[in-house]
Amino acid sequence: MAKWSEIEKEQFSEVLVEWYEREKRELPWRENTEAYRVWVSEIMLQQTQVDTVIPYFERFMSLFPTMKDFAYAPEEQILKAWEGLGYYSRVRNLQTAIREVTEAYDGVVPQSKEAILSLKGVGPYTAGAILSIAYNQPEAAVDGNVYRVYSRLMRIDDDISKAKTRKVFEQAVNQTISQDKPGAFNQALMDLGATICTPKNPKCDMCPVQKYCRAYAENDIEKYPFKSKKLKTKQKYLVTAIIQSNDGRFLVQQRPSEGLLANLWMFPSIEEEKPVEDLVESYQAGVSMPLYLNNQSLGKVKHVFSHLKWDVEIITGVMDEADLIEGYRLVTLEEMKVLPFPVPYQKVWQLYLKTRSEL
DNA sequence: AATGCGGGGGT
DNA sequence: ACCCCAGCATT
Repeated sequence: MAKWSEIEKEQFSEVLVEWYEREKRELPWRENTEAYRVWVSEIMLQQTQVDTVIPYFERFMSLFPTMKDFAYAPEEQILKAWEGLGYYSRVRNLQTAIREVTEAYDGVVPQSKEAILSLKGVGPYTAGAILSIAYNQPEAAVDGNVYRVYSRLMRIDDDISKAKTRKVFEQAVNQTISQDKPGAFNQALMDLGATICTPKNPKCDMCPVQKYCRAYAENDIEKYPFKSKKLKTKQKYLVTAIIQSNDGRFLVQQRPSEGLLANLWMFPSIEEEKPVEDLVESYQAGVSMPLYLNNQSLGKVKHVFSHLKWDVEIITGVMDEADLIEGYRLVTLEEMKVLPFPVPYQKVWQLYLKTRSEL
């Protein structure tokens, strides 16, 4: 790591914080630094961009203004509030953690690093963010922005996809973090990474800390951060069906409580490793209720996850409500609206509605 | 240390 | 297509 003098570290910190106070983005979670709000925003922002989070954060805070409102809300409601945001274990872990705060910490988000790190869903980044922003403690909060900014500032060439690299960056931040305004300092790094020190085409001309940047000086910004590539995603083939009972309700099913899209709802589906030849035969074999299926695909939907791809064929059918078995539900349109559906099944539903409206 | 876990945006 | 995003839990 490049050597920085004490003077330089201090100046860097001051310049960065001054830039932040002048140019910071106005974001809903920056209206005040109540720990609960900071916490909710940081969980939502994990692996999720600011523009995506804004409407979710506002809806969440109006649904659950205090920890008390959220702590014991039904799972269906908290998943519905998270619907479309992804990484659904975040919201379940958040509720587990907020119950813990309610019951073991008298409703006050703990201020010690050890205690806050012990909360479900709060890792090194989130702990540092909450402690610095809400409680003014000089703790590093190392995320993707910090990897990028500091790898360039100090020409750190450790592979950021390796777990142990985080400590290298924590030390780098700890050398420079503002002692009197750590929250502003950490948020300045986020804003800098998001708006100036971007992954592609960084705006070095606009950078408030350009003169401290070793990579800029060496003209090799594009080398940083160094990251080894990951393998490509697996392809899976699904068949799903929109099935109506005699009274016009729709057949739905809750997903298992663990794994992908845990506890969310779907239209009953089968999953195969290879493209499905006979849609109706394979589907009927996978769903043990008597169904009357149309032997024709309604259409296809594709969906990409971080680690796999779905190719979903959609068929339609009808059933007798008397044949309903354990684990499935028949719901009206109104009842369906309350249930959390992951995006791939929202796409399926939209295609169904579109096709039906064209008849 | 490696893998599973969503979904959208930018190039 | 590919990469990235205010990461964490589990194995």
